[in-house]
Amino acid sequence: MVGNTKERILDTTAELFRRYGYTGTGLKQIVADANAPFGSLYHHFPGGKQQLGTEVIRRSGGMYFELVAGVFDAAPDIVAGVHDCFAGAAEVLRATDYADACPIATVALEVASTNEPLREATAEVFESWIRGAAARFGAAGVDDRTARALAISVITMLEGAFVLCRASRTTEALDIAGEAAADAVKAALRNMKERAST
Amino acid sequence: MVGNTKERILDTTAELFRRYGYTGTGLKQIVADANAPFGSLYHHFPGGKQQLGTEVIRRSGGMYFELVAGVFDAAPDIVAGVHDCFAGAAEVLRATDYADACPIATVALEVASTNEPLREATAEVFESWIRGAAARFGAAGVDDRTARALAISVITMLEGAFVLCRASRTTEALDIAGEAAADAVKAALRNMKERAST
DNA sequence: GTCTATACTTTGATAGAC
DNA sequence: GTCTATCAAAGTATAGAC
Repeated sequence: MVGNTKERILDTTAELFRRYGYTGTGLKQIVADANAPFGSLYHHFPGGKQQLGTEVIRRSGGMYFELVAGVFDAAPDIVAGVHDCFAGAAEVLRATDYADACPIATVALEVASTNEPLREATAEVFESWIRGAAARFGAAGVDDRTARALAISVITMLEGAFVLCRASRTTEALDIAGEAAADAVKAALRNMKERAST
Repeated sequence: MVGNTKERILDTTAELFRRYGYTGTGLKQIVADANAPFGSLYHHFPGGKQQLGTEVIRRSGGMYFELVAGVFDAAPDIVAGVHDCFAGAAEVLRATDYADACPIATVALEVASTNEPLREATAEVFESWIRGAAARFGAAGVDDRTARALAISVITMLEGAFVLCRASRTTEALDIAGEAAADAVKAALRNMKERAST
């Protein structure tokens, strides 16, 4: 019950979207969980569910970006950072009974073929994550093209592992993908140094 | 309009689930698209939407398994097979306006925290894919533990790439993940041969 | 087995008092 | 800005004639 009404609605919606998706989350459930009157929802979001959805997607995407950035900053190097991201995601997944994985993946798949404004919002979030990860790899000395490919590979593995882990209620895929992702980054750094020394 | 009523309902539901997900697909839309009377749905699936859902998940999972098996069988070797799977998936995605990706991923994320029987069905499908892929890697000489990890890595990359590609309406992630997956398999085969020669 | 009609619930959305 | 009452449509499910 922290924050004003609008923020409570945004936070509650983000949590419900992550677990139940866009069509699976009703506006009535949102206002009930947020302890907000129904009218307030349409006062703050006159565009209805779609406007609320886009704002939540962008907000969740930004918050997750900052969360991951914090993990990277706390890690000794970029390889450890990648590894810690997957390990942290696995820990959260276990702690939340395999409910809290990617904040926007479920919505992204649901709206990809049904709601163009929402689809664009999810695409922009993923692109921002790719650029953020690529910038870190670039800062470690990897060339731009390889850095982007590496960023896409790592995010792809994280998203795919979330699907398998939530379905299986195990963290096996995240554990394996985390090792594979860290290995891929390590190999890219090794290749870069080898080329620099020739 | 091929097949009997039950098969038409199953095929139609599979296509709708793949594009719009479980909660996003209504029973009325299913019978309308399948040219089936509403009563027939509950005649063939007395368990309602949940029973229809589980049957469609298992059926779609099995059909996709066979599709992928065909790609592998047609490829000269297992590395090419992996590459061709990603390339074929990218082609289908482009041809269907980025609608037809994984037949069960959207449903898997939607039901993971809301419907236990459906969640189990998706988990069993993914596990069957993992075992199928691991068996192929094992047949190529990779040890069991590595073969399973490799299978999970490849399927994880495919699923994650589907999320990014449907959101972005590009095949960039599938292209990059396809290369990365093929490289991972190639590396595992190389490691195996090196150990065998020592 | 096929098909129509309908019951009941929940959905997103709106109106209007306060 | 807050809150309640209500709408029309869509959701799942059932009953019963043929």
